[in-house]
Amino acid sequence: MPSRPQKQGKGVPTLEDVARLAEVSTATVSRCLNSPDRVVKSTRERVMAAVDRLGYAPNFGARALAAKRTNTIGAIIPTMENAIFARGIQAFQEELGLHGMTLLVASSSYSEEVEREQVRTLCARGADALLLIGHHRDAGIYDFLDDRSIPVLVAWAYQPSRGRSSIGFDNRAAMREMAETVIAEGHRRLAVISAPTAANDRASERVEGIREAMAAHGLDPAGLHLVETPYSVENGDRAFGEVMAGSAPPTAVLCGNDVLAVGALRAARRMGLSVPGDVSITGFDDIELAQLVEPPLTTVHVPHRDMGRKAARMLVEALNGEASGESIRLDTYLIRRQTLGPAPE
Amino acid sequence: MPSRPQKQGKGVPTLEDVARLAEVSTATVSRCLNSPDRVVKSTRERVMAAVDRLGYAPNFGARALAAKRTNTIGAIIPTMENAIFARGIQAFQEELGLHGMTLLVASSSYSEEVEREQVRTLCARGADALLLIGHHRDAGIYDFLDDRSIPVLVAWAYQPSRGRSSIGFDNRAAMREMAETVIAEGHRRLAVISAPTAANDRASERVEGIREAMAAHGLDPAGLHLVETPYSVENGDRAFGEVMAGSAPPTAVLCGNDVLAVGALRAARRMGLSVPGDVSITGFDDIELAQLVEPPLTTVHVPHRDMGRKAARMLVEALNGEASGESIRLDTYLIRRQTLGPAPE
DNA sequence: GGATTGAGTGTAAGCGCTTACATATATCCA
DNA sequence: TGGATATATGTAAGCGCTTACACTCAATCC
Repeated sequence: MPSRPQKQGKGVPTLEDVARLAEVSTATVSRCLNSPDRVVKSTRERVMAAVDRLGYAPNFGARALAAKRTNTIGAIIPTMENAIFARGIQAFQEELGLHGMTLLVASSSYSEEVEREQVRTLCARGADALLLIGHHRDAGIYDFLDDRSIPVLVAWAYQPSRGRSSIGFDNRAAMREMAETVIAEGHRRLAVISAPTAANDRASERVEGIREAMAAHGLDPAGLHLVETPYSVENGDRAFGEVMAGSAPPTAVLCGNDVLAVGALRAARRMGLSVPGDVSITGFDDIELAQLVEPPLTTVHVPHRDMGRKAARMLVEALNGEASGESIRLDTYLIRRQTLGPAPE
Repeated sequence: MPSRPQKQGKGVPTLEDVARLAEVSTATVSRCLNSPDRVVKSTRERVMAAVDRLGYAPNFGARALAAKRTNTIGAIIPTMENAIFARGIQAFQEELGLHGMTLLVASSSYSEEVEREQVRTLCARGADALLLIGHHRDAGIYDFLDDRSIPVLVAWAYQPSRGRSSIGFDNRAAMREMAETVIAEGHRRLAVISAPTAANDRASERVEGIREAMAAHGLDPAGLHLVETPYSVENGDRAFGEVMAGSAPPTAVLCGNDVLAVGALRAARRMGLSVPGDVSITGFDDIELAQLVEPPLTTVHVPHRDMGRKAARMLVEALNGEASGESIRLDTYLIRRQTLGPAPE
């Protein structure tokens, strides 16, 4: 016997209950709720009183079904545990609220598989538009969305060449700038600790930026020691040990994000290495933590909140048919704190 | 002119489209999707092929409307920006997924007003059950939920006396233990930096725990210097300055959570105070950051992930009618790191 | 004063799905 | 071999809401 739903209760009030109590038709009640000015004041007050008295709350599913619009925007982020997404999404939500829209978040745990699943789920749930992180994903997903005319905005990435409306920053250029700064300090042997790049264009773009900087300054990009590991302090710690193990360890370790960098920093301390005396370490994102560790982290500042806020506006515009379809590029800038110094010797 | 919905597209496929293509009735398609074993294999395969070919995704609203069950559980947390909630919710979601349920998160920004609103929204969206943080809220909210027979689980708090199913820890006892440890180190002048206690029972319970410990050890609870400020590193920093400003500053500052404590630590460093030489500082939560700052923070460890996971199980049970209605108490324990030392002099 | 207008409200047709019930076909036993 | 039983599928009635269209009744205009 299938478990019965618990929630039939006695009387979850419906539109009809309200209508009966207020002695009007359901149409009028509906109008009171959706376009109050189309109903005369006296009636409206009577209806609202009934709504209050019954504790009526419109059934979302029914509403979506009938109106074919949900005022809901879906977002799929890799994880909630990373402060940068948490922060960006928070701002995104706040801005959406200002426009009377609701946010539906899902997280993909960095899995393409799961993300595809989530896209379907959010659409089935009636998301009017979607916010996705990064460009990289199966073309089928975009087709699916296009078929349904669901506007999509790609965030945390800026690659207008992809032909999709996006908002973000140029991951490659930002990291290239960082690498150039590192090289300018005399470092020749570089290593990078990155998130797995296979299905993460932001991560791979960042690595690419380092390679470009090396090539531009006469270093062989092939000499870049690359370690890939999922974002976490623990992993950053471990990866750092790995990277420093060889006979000619790097003098600078660039990390794909701050979380990894903090782990690397911890490992360095445990190994008795001075930072930046013996080895320089850099991060990416400029999360709060970056300035709280000792020594504070040299990193790339990314305007997460700003991105979230603007993303919300773009999506709302798209929904209102004011779609520009364009991409917005946000500026990042390098923040020099204390983990980057001149190369030793 | 009201903005037209964008998503009519050409052909968002419906159950009927699938049925037509597979040459069966809509009932059969529905059964294929919901209880596949009630359909013979050959038919099922034909239907599934049609589903694939059309890229069909069931309309959630319609389904909820017809089935009166959504397999969705709602959660309202104060904010996503605090790692403890992010982590607990992540575990909560993972566990729900194992049971075929989906999570709908909303955040209240620590506002009662917003929370009430979110409760309605989540219910309207068809949440079968709700996870709420802390006990404190308007009784009307509980009534609303009870009317609809929507099971509620209170998390991050354990107060069986409240007569609601809850999972969490005893905030008061945990903080009392911390205060006792501090007092045992010889501290007599204590201060506490807490989140605003008015609408936050976890915060007020923690403060109460300190008062109890003081009273039990012959200190006047009225002598406790209390500063309330929202959770953030910045605020912790500022509050610390405030607390230390008097002529007889405290020798130990207990903070309502780790984020505030980290701020306090930063302020202390800037003020040239040695921790714990001149002043001891303690936190609460044991977030990752606690062990990354210098010196690492003495704090109370809270099993956030475990709480999230168990909370999911409890709610699923409640939905299956196996409700025990009881409360689960999780253990916290004090972690002594380096910010607590003996009182100076 | 009768026709015209428009504001306020009601009527009723779905939206896409689930599911109780009806029907059709296959299986079994006496 | 006939009827009972089990299995597979179809039929159709809603679920709670929105909205096009129809209607009513004053106010307004020649």
